[in-house]
Amino acid sequence: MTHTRTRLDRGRNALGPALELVHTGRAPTRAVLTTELGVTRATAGAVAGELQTLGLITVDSRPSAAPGSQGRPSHRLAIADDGPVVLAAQVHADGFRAALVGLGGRIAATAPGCMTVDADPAQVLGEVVAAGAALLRGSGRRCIGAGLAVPSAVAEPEGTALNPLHLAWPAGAPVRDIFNRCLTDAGLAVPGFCGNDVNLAALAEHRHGAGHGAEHLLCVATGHRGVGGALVLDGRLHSGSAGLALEVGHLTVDPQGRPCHCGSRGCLDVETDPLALLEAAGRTPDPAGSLLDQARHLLRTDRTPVARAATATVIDRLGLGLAGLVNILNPDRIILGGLHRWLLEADPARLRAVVEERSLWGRSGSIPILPCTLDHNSLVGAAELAWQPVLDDPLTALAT
Amino acid sequence: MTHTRTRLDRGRNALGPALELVHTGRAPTRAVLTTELGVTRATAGAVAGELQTLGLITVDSRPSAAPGSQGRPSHRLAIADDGPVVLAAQVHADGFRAALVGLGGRIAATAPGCMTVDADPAQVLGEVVAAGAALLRGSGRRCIGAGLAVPSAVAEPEGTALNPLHLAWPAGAPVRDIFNRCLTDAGLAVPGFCGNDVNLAALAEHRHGAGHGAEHLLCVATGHRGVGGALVLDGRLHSGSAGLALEVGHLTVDPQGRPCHCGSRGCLDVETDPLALLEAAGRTPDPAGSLLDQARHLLRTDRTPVARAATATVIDRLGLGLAGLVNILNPDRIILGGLHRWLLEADPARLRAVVEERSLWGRSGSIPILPCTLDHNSLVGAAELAWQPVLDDPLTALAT
DNA sequence: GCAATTTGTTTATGGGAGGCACAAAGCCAG
DNA sequence: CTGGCTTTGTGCCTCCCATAAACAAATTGC
Repeated sequence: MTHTRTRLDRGRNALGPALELVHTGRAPTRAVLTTELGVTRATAGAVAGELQTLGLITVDSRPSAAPGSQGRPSHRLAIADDGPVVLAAQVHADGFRAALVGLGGRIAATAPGCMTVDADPAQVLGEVVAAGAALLRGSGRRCIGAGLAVPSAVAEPEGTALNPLHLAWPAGAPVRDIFNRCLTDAGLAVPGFCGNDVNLAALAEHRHGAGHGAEHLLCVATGHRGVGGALVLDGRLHSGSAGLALEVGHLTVDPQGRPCHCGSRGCLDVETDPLALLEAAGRTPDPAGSLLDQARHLLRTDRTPVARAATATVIDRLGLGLAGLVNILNPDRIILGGLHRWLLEADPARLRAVVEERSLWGRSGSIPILPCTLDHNSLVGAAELAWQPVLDDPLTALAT
Repeated sequence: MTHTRTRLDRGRNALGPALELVHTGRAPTRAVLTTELGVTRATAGAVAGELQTLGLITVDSRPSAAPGSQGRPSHRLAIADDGPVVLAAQVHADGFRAALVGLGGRIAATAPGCMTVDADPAQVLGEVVAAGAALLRGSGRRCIGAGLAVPSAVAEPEGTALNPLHLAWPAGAPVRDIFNRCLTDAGLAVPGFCGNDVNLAALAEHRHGAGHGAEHLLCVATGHRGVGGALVLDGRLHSGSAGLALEVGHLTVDPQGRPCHCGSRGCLDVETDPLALLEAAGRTPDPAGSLLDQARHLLRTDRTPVARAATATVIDRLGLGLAGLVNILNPDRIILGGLHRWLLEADPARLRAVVEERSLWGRSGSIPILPCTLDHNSLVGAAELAWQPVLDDPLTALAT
């Protein structure tokens, strides 16, 4: 009996990888998809067709001829503008931000929110989800998952916040479970995931930002207080066996430095944060305002010798910490966020020189050190978490 | 037309993973193979049959009934005793060792060799390969590859020794190319690979020794001089973007410590090596003998207060270094080799206490710290390198 | 207009794994 | 000893999914 095949009798296994290529901007056309996937044109065509019928990508009808190239021009593949979204959120010491994020790291809508300092996880996440649900109602788009970035190491696979030092949350709070409960309470029957904010920022930068194409990406960032690190190896986030990897805040960068709450002295955490910079410059920080903004203002505007000396000192400390990490991890690219990004931009040559000088075997001179490039990278990273099931297997993830 | 299929119309893709399971001792029977591979019994049977006809494994004819289990007993799968071997070798400051190693990390034959202190790479590797070729003639087994462990970081993909500090070799020596030239000169038309000795020891311990089953394995070892580290993530060696990862010798463990050739002070390298222990105990090391042996002798036999105090001091330094690595890498198991292994065995409680106390967030208390268990683990690791193509795709690797 | 080049699609073919029935080989109960 | 019960191993069929190959389409260059 002849067996009529309607559609997609091929390309089923390549569906996930293909979507990931379009998602990360590495497959602008079906021809590129063919070579990147290592399949035939027939398969690539079938895959693209299926992704299109799933409403995830679009193929433009008018092919655009690339100048200087011969042959038939390619149709361009792009993320669908009206495709599904995920709910992404970031919680930090000063408040939270909720957003709808489509494939390709595209933020479709965003809303900030504040919270009381001593709010417990259930309260905060309830508000977060409420804000997200409001955005969702306004957009009319389908939501297929939710992701949350928190300023704490997150244990895998439990999904608990191990050290939420900058929030009034108990250590070990079952954040993912609470998040999922809030989601179902709000009528959103989608799976929720959560992760550390710096880890997720690194993931986002790797897929859509300055980390694109790096094989061993190291990301270090300060937020309002505290330093976080993350490592992306071969496209996968390495968060250690318990989610506690790259807790780099307590590398010693000055043995005679100021005491740290960890019991040691001169930790990266207390020597390269906004407060350290302001104090080194002799400023008395205004407790009402954001320390990060004050430090950034200093870096951008203050050209006095004392400010420059303070900047140089903090840059040297940061360089020392980065060099230690380079010796242990040997990354091929480093991305800095938060205050570290502003420090890099204040004097890139100095930071690179310190890292090169203090890291061994001379190779590190060629390691690029770059500022992060995405707005809200933790938010986009949280969205990546929620998109992951779709990237792994679009058919089953969207089957519901 | 009906199409008669002779053999292996299935299981081709699972061949490599299946061999790896038998190789690492995780698939004693076809039934286990079925569950571990996640395929049907039919496929697992076909795979085992094909591996058998390739001469890699054996299936015993008399099934052994496991006591206390019901059902039909399984036939046991085992590495074939007369299968192919690889030539493995390790070079260190005092000489070298060549061996033939079968699947499963089984050393079939081994031969030590000495070398002049100032010999260049071509001389040394020429002798190494000659010794291996002699073993091979004596065994009558087929050789399908060669692996070399060197006490230096090895750059990937160039295969050059970046810092062979303990050999009289130039930095950047193209060790893999030289090794391959020696192999072809000796009439062995097999591919040669090389890697860092501690990295390879970690790989071997992960596959056949104390690291079995760990997902995030950290390995730290001293040899005669110098400290090396290695990390095995999800079964794959992580050696960094340029082969320079885990160069942990220059972590600072005592800011007021002795000067190190790297320019800093109190590095792990100089504070936890045999010389440091002997000096701390007030011994004058005998330059004629092996420092490692003298240090080991001290740890095993000397119960005087000064020896105990020296041991405690060095253990504390080691613990500090390990704690730093735990904070950055969050491994789920730590394996120690060389002098560090003897330090662990001299006072396991003290070392574990220091690591626990100095690592953050308390989780590390549960990280097992174990001595390495394989004899010649670097050698076995070098063999793993040579076996890798076979484990990846047995059919093409053995096609020649 | 025609060759050359690259892209996309249709159709036929085939590799390789799953499903299922059955056989085999041990326990255990009677 | 014999007939269930359980687990392991194998033969046969089916079907998913990818390749191969031929054809069609859209552009550049001559």
